[in-house]
Amino acid sequence: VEKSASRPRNRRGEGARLREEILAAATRILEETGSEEAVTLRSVARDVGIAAPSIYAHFPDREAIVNTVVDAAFERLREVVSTVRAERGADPVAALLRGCRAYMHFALDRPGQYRILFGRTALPDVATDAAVQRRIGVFYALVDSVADCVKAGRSDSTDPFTDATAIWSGMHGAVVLRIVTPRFPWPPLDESIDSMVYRLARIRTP
Amino acid sequence: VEKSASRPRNRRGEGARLREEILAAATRILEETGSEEAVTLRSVARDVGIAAPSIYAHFPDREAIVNTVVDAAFERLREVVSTVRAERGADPVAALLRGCRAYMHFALDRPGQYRILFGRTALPDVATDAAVQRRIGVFYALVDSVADCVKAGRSDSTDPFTDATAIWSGMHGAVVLRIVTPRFPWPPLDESIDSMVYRLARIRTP
DNA sequence: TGTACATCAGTGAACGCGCGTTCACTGATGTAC
DNA sequence: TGTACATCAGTGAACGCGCGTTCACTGATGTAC
Repeated sequence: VEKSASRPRNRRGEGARLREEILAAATRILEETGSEEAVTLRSVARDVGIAAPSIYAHFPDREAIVNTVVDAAFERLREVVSTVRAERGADPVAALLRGCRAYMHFALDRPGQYRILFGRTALPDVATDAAVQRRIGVFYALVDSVADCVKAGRSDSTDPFTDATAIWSGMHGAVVLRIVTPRFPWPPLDESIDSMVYRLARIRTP
Repeated sequence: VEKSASRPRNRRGEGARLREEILAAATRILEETGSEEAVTLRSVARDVGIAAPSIYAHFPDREAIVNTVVDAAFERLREVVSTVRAERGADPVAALLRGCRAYMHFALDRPGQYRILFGRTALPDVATDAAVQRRIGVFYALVDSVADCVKAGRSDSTDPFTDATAIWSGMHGAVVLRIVTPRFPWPPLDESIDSMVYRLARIRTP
């Protein structure tokens, strides 16, 4: 990551703009490297075109930058999935499939970021409640979506929560393996999603 | 990781023992931290109780240590799954389930290692053919196992390869999410595996 | 309208740290004679 | 049986690097008078 040629200093009262530039640079680095460790104060500063200590006016430390980027990415994921699920007709099976496709496309469009969303702070004693809550938000929309199918008589699920964990696992695994093993002859994405979700959500076949 | 109190120098002709100690230390660090970056020449040396440059007698560089550990772990995974699949009776559905359970238990018994097996060298242009081959070895046993069920008339799969990718994705996702989000109220493991594999392998229900 | 000054938006040098790697070395031990 | 010596299994000091963070600072700009 090269240092930008020259960056004009923000005008008085507009110093907060730098905060946005820092977040954009950190997001870019995260996406390009797929590595949280690559987001260093110095690499971000180089990317923005500032001196490293200038970051301290906007973030208390390195970790705060990454946390802010990750929170924003989770919020975007939540919004994309819930928007897509709500749009158009009332067919609950179609809504479930739209939500699942949106989830997987979101992930595969920004693989570097997605891996960090669900890959960091791995070991048992490190995961915080807040991290769990962020991850679970989208999951509950999935449980609701399966439950909608049951209510409409389209699914034989007797336990939408458990079936939703299976769907979530299937989507996550498919996304991660595709990211990490791109040379593998993966079947076409959308067909795979639909076929997997139909079976795991116990959608009735006529 | 503390430095061992005192380590007796190997006897003449037994210097190769240090190689094994280095690999054991690297494996331990990988498992405890779940992070490839934590395996540094100095951290390994501290763990073994030697000076860092002593490692150069056995490995050309840092990466070679990690590669050796990862290769060994893939070999163990391959062996565990294939052994378990072959043992006992000729029921192909039972064999498939045994193999899948063995895979997931292997992963959850050593979460730090498993994450690195399938998590490293992420971005498209970095993954080598060799890395892909290692990852695919176990997968082909899975394809065979599904095909065995079809041959015995126990599965309705018309495409064991594609169905096996779904099972692999489901297992990988379930393992990784359980590792990374341990506070989530996961359903019991073995029931989840069986239920997911039954549906994704299209096992016939009477 | 001019000007002193407070504030804002940063900078540059320096610190101590852990890292990979190089280098010249040391001291025990087995072996040739 | 004794001893010189080659070899083996390492060691300790040092290098340059990028890192997070601290510190005193600078220079443009808006504002009070």
